[in-house]
Amino acid sequence: MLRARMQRFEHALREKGLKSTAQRDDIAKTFFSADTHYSVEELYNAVRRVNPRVGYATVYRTLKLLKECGLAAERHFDDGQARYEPTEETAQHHDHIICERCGKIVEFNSEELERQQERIARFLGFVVSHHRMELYGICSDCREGRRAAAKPARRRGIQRV
Amino acid sequence: MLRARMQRFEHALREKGLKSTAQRDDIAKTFFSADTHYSVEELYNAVRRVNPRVGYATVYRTLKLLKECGLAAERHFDDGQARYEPTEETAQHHDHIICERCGKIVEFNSEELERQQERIARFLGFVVSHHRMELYGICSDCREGRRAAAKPARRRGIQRV
DNA sequence: GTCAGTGCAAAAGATTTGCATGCGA
DNA sequence: TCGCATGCAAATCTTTTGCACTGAC
Repeated sequence: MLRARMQRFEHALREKGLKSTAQRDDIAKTFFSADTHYSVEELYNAVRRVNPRVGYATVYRTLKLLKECGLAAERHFDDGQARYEPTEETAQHHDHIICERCGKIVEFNSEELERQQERIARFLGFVVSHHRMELYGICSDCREGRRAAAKPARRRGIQRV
Repeated sequence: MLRARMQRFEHALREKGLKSTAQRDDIAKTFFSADTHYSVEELYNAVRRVNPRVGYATVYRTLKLLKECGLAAERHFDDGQARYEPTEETAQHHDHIICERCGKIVEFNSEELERQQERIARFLGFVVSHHRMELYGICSDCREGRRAAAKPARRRGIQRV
């Protein structure tokens, strides 16, 4: 998985005539290994642990590059800062549900929901290019008083609902 | 409408032991008369036309106040800056569809959509507190080459779909 | 050897805050 | 009069950019 993504990254770099550097590699590797939706600051700190010779600006620049390659998607949730998630080549669209207590983010996809959105847009005379849908609430772990695991739960992929 | 909202505003001020000032009144009046989702800058410019003795900071402070009173709702669309809309006391929830060409914002509400969201959240073990749903696309006016009206279309209220 | 890539610091854009002064109650 | 409210400028916070130096090819 990591390997495959790194290959796609290296390939994209070569295709664009860009250089492969230690910083880019370390940032990409850290990002692709993520089991969370990283904020820039979080990613910067994580990369720093691996390679302290990385600047903030390079993290921003590399994320922008990853976006352009279609390897990263930028999200804006309600906490004000941008967050990023690695994307698959075969990326299927999905939405997010976010726990306001522990910050857990679950990805889901609902065909029914997509159909509704299409229907609504058509009714209002719009042709939709994309959308954004986020649910905010409290997850069952938090409701039942279970402390969130010390480390955030591993991503489980996109739930079909 | 404007009158009723201003009364609620004045009432909220008195309740909180806050003063009524020319600036607050002018900002609130301009805001309540809006037929658009104002950004802070837009609201600032609009108020300035009425009363040039108003500072940027006061617009921010008054909007925060209006939020606290439940008279304004803050929205974050994809253009990066916060936008605000006046809210009714009897406010019904609604979502937005935004034209990426002319910037028109249409409000809509769909019970079917709400039901879907509830269903999905329950399935994933969440209790929803709120959500956010935005559709982005091109409106029929823009698709048919009609130039957007010189002034943005008047709000038509919430479309039931 | 070249020129893209990098770190640093400064710039930029949005929003908040400190402070002396103004003005409503 | 008293103290909250205001304007201005400075401070934050996030993200971008200019520039001289470094390092990949």
